[in-house]
Amino acid sequence: MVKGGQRREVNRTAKRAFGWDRLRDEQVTAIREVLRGRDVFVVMPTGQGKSGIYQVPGLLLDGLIVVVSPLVALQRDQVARLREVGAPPAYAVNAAQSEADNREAWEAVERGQARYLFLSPEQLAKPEVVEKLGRPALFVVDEAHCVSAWGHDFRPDYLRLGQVVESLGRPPVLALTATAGSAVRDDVVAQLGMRDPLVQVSGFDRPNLKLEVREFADDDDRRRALLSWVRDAEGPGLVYVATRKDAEAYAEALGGEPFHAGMRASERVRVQDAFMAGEVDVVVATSAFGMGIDKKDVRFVAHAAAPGSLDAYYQEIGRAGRDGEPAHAALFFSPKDLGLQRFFKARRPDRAELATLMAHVHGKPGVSADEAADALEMSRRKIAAHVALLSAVGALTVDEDGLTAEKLPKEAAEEAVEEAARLRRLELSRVEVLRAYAETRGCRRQNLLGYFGQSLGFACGNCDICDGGVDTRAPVAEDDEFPPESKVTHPKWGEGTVVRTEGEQITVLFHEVGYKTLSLQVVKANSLLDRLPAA
DNA sequence: CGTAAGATGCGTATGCATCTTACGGTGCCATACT
Repeated sequence: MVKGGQRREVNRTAKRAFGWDRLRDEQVTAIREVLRGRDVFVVMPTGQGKSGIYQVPGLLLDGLIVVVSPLVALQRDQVARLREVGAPPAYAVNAAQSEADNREAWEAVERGQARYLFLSPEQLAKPEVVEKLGRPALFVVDEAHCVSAWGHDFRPDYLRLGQVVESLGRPPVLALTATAGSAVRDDVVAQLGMRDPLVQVSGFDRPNLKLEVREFADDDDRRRALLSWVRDAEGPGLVYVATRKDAEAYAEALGGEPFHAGMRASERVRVQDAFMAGEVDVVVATSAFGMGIDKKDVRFVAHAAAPGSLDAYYQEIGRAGRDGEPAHAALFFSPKDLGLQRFFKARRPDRAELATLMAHVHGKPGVSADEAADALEMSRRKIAAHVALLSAVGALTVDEDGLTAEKLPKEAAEEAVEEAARLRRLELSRVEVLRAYAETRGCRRQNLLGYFGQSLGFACGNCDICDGGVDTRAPVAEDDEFPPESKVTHPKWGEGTVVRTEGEQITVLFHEVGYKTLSLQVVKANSLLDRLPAA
């Protein structure tokens, strides 16, 4: 429990500095633990004051608060907001702003005058940057799901943050996100090296979102159905597509604006601003659109193609109905979409390259990742991904002095390839979880929330399945023998964690093979799952 | 992984089957130019 005195102090500070009348209990608890020096992981819907959890400590802690943020645009917004409310000095350092601004920020840090500093993980991958930070009071990772979603390949510097925290003298780590199922949470905690964190998950349910799925075998049928659905829908709304080409084509057909990473930056800003201002009714976007967008009155999110996981899907539909008024989340699903998502997740590391890197480090202990990249003529990004994989299997250690080989090249490459295969199996199984959502015959909301570890005791009454006549008053029992989060073993798939039971089916996340859904009847008849004592 | 567009082969139709190839998402940062 929060002590009355401290609660009052936190609340008073929040009111005086930011004009907030009252903090939510979740915010106060998280802030209190942060102030005590504990690592904290907060999963909280957008718009409920996640940022406050690091902003308020800025007034109560003595020292620098480093905030890792994935997008320069978010850094800019956060700095602007803090300056607007007259909070202690906030700065950002990145390649998108002028050198003069960066110099000013560093000077403020040096003089101890900066209180908040916003950086990308790529900045923190540079030793000279880490050195300039000294001993921060708090290390914040905003949009922390990015560690797991992007760290393993797209932005490998995310996986180096654990080492950065070490180098900074282990300040308390605060991870914040709006979306993270248990697999993502566990991954983030492990990658950041968080110790005994308080994991605080606020309710995921968004009861005002009507969930619908329509399945199509034929692409033209789907296209026609989506276009007519969107034309009839009340805006403003978002249409998510899988490719840039589709973003252009659907935008054209709907008289909306496309948004994807292939567009000029100025054009993207124009579209986003126009949408925020209500001047554009429909934006047709790839997954590039949305992070940091907090428009309250989005009435629908339609998917013209399935995304690669329920995490991504939930993140994207979560942008609808933030004002609490009724809103629609409609997935126009085709099993064909899954092939594209599998392709996106299919990257396999080159065994020979891994061995070459290990051999190089053996010959040059203490070499930096960048030096290795130059010497071996591999991209910095590729080296970073290889280093992350090799350290995950204990073949390399990374510290301020550079890389150290802990295993022989051949063995290291072998183990890294196997680890990559395991990650790939997990990723591919997440695509299957999305398919299971699309094809379920049970309540969609139960399926969705179950994936995030929350059980809804009743059918929701606000999805297409419930509309079709599921008795919304009928309680849905959890299985006594295998409740969510319980640890189990399977003779072939090894150890896993129960995600949920849904009707006659049980979904388990196995360490080695990812998500698997089994028939409870078969499981029980053949004693396929053994319950393990809680860790 | 899977689709679509283009190329080839057959063998002499201006087509049709089969094969080959290209393509597909997310953002930092640094560097080379205007």
